[in-house]
Amino acid sequence: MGRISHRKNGTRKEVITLAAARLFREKGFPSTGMRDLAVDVGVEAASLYNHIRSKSELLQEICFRVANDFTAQLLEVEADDSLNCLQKLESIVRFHISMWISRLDEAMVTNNESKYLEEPYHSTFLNERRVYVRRLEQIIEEGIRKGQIRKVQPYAVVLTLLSAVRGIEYWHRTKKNISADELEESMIVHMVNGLKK
Amino acid sequence: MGRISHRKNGTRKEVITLAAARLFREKGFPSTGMRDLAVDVGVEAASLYNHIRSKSELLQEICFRVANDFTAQLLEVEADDSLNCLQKLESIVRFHISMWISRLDEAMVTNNESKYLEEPYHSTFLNERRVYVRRLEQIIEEGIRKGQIRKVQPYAVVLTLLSAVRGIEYWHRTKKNISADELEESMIVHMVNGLKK
DNA sequence: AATACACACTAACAACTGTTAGTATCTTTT
DNA sequence: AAAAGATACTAACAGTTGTTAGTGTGTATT
Repeated sequence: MGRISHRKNGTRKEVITLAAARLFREKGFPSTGMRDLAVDVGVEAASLYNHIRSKSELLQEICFRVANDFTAQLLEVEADDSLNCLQKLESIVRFHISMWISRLDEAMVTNNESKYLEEPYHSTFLNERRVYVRRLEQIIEEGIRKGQIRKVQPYAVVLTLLSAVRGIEYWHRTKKNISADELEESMIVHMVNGLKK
Repeated sequence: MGRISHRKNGTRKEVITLAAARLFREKGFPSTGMRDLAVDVGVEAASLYNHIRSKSELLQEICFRVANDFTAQLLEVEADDSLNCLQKLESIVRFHISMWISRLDEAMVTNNESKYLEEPYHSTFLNERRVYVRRLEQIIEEGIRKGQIRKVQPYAVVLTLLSAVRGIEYWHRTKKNISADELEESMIVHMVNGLKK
């Protein structure tokens, strides 16, 4: 066939990984064949194995990269003393929204296909998620204590916030007459402002 | 092996369908084999075909039953003149929450696995969903016009509402020290009360 | 008791899966 | 120009997939 074009998008492995993210999102991980992926990057299936170790590795790459990006941003926000708790929460939600808008493929695969991770990766992933959620709860708890956030159930709020952004998937599919910025502002108003005292 | 026990749960086909819903949720539709399903109901794979036409038919059964239940409730609410628009919206969201709590398997399969529906079922399904969303938007629009709902972007709000309830999936997994009722009230307060004028 | 029907079984199918071995070719380095 | 390394190919593997054919068995109806 031909070679995998890169230089623009980083290494060839990176090209494969991003193509995989798109296919995994569209067709689901189990029903995306290596032959599908091969066609997508313009090569024979066996050739992929010059760049990757396995199909599973692609999923790991996608899921943990996204997870790490979320964790890194959380760390940043936690350390920023110029923000009160509600502002921290808003900053985190905005980051989620922007990730779901600009990197939909990876975000969706991370959310919907992570169950296909092999052990011990799957357990590690679930654990990282648990820790992340717990730290968000703590921000809310502190906000309530300090009188910056209305009295709510922290766990329920985190659950709601993290899931609500998944709706962006549908916005992506049916390019509506509402812009990304409008969407972001609407979601923030709807979900975060309601937590004000 | 043995026969499929029923009488308690309706027809044998019903038993198979519900088992399929659980497996499709846990393992995903493509990676749930007919042999997995067979083991689950205590029978050989081939025997399933005395009751069902195909694996696809099971998915159709699950998705459209759930979709019809949602549509039926919407029809009811729309016709109820004793409710104002915000109350209608609240009633709909409560129904979504209760569906995700009491029929998680089917709700999750409908949301996450419907993409594996064959044509023309997939197109029909997506279309029904579009119509459903549109009608929810109209309730919000009317509520804004009548001054019962704060000025918001109807599409963004519907997106957020319908997605937020998907978080219940995680609540199910990690049986938290928060009850189903508490969860429901928290979500309603967070998502619906914020729309009040 | 005989007939019919519902339901289960075994065996097998063709298609498809991720992956490996072995080999050729193109690109870069020496 | 030669050697080395990266990257592509073809062919094939063992395992799994949904499904069908054909057959037997237990249950209900005549």
